[in-house]
Amino acid sequence: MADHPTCHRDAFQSHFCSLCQVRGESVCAALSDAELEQVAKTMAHLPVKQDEAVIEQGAEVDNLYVVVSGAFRLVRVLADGRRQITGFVFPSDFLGLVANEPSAYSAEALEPSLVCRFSHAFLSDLSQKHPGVKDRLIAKGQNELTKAQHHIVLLGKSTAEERVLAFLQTLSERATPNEDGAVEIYLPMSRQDIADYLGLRMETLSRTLAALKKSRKLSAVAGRSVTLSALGVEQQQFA
Amino acid sequence: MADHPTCHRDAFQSHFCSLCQVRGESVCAALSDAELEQVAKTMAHLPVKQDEAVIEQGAEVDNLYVVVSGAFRLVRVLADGRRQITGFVFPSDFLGLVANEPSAYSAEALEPSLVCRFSHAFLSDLSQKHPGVKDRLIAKGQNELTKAQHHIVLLGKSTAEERVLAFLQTLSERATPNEDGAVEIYLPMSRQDIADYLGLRMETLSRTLAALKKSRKLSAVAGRSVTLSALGVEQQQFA
DNA sequence: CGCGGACTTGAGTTTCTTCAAACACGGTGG
DNA sequence: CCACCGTGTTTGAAGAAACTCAAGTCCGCG
Repeated sequence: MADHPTCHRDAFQSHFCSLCQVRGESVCAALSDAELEQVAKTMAHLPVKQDEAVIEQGAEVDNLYVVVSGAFRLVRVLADGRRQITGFVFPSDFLGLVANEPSAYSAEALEPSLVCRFSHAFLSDLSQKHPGVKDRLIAKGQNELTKAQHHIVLLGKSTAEERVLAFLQTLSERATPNEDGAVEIYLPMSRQDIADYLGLRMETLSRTLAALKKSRKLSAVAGRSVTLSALGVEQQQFA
Repeated sequence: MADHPTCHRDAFQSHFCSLCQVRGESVCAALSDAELEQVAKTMAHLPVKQDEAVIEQGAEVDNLYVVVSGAFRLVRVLADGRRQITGFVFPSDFLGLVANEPSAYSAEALEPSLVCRFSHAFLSDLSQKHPGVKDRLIAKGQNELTKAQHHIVLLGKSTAEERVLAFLQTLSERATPNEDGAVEIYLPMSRQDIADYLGLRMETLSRTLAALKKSRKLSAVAGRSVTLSALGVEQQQFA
């Protein structure tokens, strides 16, 4: 559980964009090697401490961050103090895509993470010369929208069990099944984070996980690691 | 209730883009008068019958529609037959912004409506010449994302009353308060549509409306017209 | 070894849901 | 003109699910 393997592996090779793990999926994909070298001079993989925010709710967003390693939560605090988590963000995803607006949420690191920072000013220059960059940003934006809609569908489900399973399934797409077909999922976020994402109380989440374990839909629940059973849950495709 | 004033007013002047009600907020805003005349030759305000879909779930999206009058619901049907409504769409909003993808939802008219259709092929040509058009599409996309996040926050709220009030308040932003400060809201959608949007049963919605009436937070509930009380609900701003 | 935070479990209450029946309204046909 | 029907909506009563508050457990860390 501690010392998770996918974290920080590239912490020391990261100053060379050409070696960047997520390059192929970020804005950089639209650049040639020569241009990349230019970019590399101003770029660096920035370390972010756990619970540190790279975007603050209510503040202007003037940088775009590409997550290189680690994970983030998007938190919105309501007037009465309740939290709603509107998303989790993983490597190759972007933070702060929407420029020059007071942010509706904060983006906080779930664990020590690495990000790559681009100022929006720089990006708009870049996208003048390279239309591909703008298209890339549009594509990521549409991806964001798709994820938000998934979240809406998830929250529309009435029972806690459905919501939890749907959540675990989307996470499982990032993981690789082991030899018996079960999928172990590492959860970088706390139970409270998950509960705030699912619109449930933490206690309900805990009970639901216990119930899923008992009904064998989950073969293990151990702190921040859960494993989906092999037979699994039949994928919920739309008609 | 019948014969709602904002519907169809422009049904017959609509072939002239320069007279279009929503022109200032649509893609057309980025075009000059001369270009607009070009566009006008291929464009027309297309009538859409009630319950007709301009976008079908699972089908490719190859047109962008700008809603000129009327209203639409975005419906996603799940494998088990349940519906989730992911949004309502009003004049000057876009339908089918995301191109060339099987759509995650259908867009169905809530009432007889008028839309303006642009093929995505045409739009990408247009945005070659006019970078402003692309920026316009990006802005609208970000707007979509903002709305989706609002919806997520709404669905995160635990009680039916909060959800219903939040829903009515967002609708009330489109309406004008009358002289005593109360806001009458016309609901073009059915109770079932609202319930599917809020993640509630229709019965719960109905009871909640009745309760809000009794507690005087709503001064009237009459079929498809409800009026928010003058003192109203203090706006839920985030901290 | 003991403390503290995160997580789980328990008991009772509130809220939403379910299933069923009543109601309201608009339209149709006698 | 009015009785009738169908759809959409409201109301009722019983049940299930999630919530609240409180106590208990687990685990890492000093």
